[in-house]
Amino acid sequence: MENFQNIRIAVDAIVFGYKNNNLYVLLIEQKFGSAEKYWALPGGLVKPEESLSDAVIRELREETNVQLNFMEQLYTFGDDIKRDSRNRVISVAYYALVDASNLEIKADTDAEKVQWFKIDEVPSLAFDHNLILKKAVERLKAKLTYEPIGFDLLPKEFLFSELENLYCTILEKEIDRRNFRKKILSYGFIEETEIFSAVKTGRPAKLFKFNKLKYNDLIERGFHFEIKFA
Amino acid sequence: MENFQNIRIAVDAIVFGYKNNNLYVLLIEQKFGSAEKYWALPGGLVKPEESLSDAVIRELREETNVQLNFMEQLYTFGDDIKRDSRNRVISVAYYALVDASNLEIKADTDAEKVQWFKIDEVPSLAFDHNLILKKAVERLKAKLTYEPIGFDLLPKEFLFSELENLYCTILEKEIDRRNFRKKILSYGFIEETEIFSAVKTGRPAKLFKFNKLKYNDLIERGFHFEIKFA
DNA sequence: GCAAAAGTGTTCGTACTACACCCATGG
DNA sequence: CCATGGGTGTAGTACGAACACTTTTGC
Repeated sequence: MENFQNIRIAVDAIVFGYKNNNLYVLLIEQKFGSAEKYWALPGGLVKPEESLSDAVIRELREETNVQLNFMEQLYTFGDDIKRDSRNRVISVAYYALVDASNLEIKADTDAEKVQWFKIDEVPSLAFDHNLILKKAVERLKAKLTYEPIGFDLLPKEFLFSELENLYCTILEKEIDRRNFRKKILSYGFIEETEIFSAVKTGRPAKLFKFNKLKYNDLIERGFHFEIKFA
Repeated sequence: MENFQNIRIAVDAIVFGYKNNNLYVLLIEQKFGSAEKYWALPGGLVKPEESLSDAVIRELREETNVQLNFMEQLYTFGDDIKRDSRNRVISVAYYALVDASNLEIKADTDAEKVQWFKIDEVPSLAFDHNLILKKAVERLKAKLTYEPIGFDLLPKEFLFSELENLYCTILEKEIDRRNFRKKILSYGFIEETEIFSAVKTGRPAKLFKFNKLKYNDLIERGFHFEIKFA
C-alpha cells in the first residue's frame, strides 16, 4: 500500500545579521567533487530521531558559535530539487536572527568557508537557495512591521539611531527620526538605560533596551505592534 | 556520508468552507485496522515524482470534486509524528478555501466517510491534526485581515451581508455594517452587479463581485488591503 | 401595516504626517 | 569654534469609530 518514496528531507537556515548599517546573511562554501564550489545556505539532512529545529541548530553549531535570538520556520521547498541527481530532496527552511556584533564565526576548515554577505551582494547560490533567500527577506521585511523582531538583530542595549537605521535599511524606506522615536517610545516596552554610548563623535546617546516582559504583558491585553511608514 | 533516514513525507489539507454563517472544515473518517476509526484531515504520502501541491490536489480529488479558490502552504509538522509505529512521518500542511455552496462531496465509500464540520464542533482528530487545524485557523484569521481571501469562501457573486457576516464569524468580532461597507467599497475593487438576490424576506439586495484584476492593479501601485475592527 | 433586511451621512476624536532648531561632546 | 550626531514640540490632516433613520419587499 505504501509506495517507497526515496525522498530525503533536509533543513536549510537563513541566518540574518545586521552590522554597519547593512543586512547580512550567513553563507558557506560547499565543495562538490574536486573543482565545483558553490556558496550555499547552511543546512543538511535531518537525522532520523531529531526534530527539524534541532537539525537546524545542529547544522549551525557546526559552523558558528551562534546565539540565535529568533528562529522560525519559513517554508518547505520541495518540488524539484535534486541535490544529487538520484534523489529528490525536500528542504524545510528556517530563518534566524542573531546579534552579529556578538557572533563568532568558526575558522574555515578545509571543507568549508563561512562568511557574512551583504544581502544585495549575494552571489549565485547552490540549488534553489537564491529563491529561498528571497522568500526569507520578504518574510523578514513583513514581520519587522508587525512584530518586534528588529531587536533580535541588535545588541541587548542599543542606540535609537541603530534601531532607526535598521528599519530604514531593511525596509528600504526613509523614516522621520522624531516620529519614529515618538511612536516606539509610546508603546512603553523600550526602556532607557543609564549607560551612554561610546561613540567617538557627536553628542553621546543613551542606550535603550527592549523589555520583552512588558511587551508580552501588552500583547495579552490586546496590544498590536505595528511600524508603518509613508 | 549520507545516513539513511527512513522518514516519510506526507501532505495534509485543511479545506475551509463557509455556509449558513459558519466556518466549516472538511474531514474524513479513516479506519485503522478493524475497529479504530478517527476523523482526520485529508492527506497522504507524497508520490516520488509529484510536487507537494500536486499531492494535496490529488488527495482532495479522491474525496471531493473540489474547486479550490485558494491554496497556500501552511507549515511543516515533523517533530514527533509517528503514523504507524515504525516510521517517522513529516507532514507538509496546506490550507485551502472553497465556495462550499458549490462543492460536491463524493459519496462515502466503504473505506472513508467525508464530511463538513463546524469549526467549533470538530472532534478529537487523528495524529496531531487538531494542532494543525488550530494553526490553520489562526493563519486564516490573520490573512483575512490583510489579504482579500474572504471572497474565496463565497460564491462569485455575493451579498454584502454575507461578506460582512463572514468577517464577523471568522474573526469573532462585531462590525458596524455602515463602516464596513464604506471601507470595502472605497477600495474600488468590489463591483455592483445588476442582479438581485432571491432571499425570501426583507428588502432585496444587490449582488456584488470581487474584481481581481482591479485588485492586482491597485497592488502594483502600492495599495495595501486591510480590514481591522475595534 | 408589520416584520425583516438593505441602504445611506455626519460628527468626533485620535493618530499619523510634516517639519526645524537647540544640545552635548571631541577635536 | 566647528563638525557630528542626539534630542525634542507643534500644527494640520486624514482616517477610523460611533451612531439612527428610511426604504423595499413579503406576508
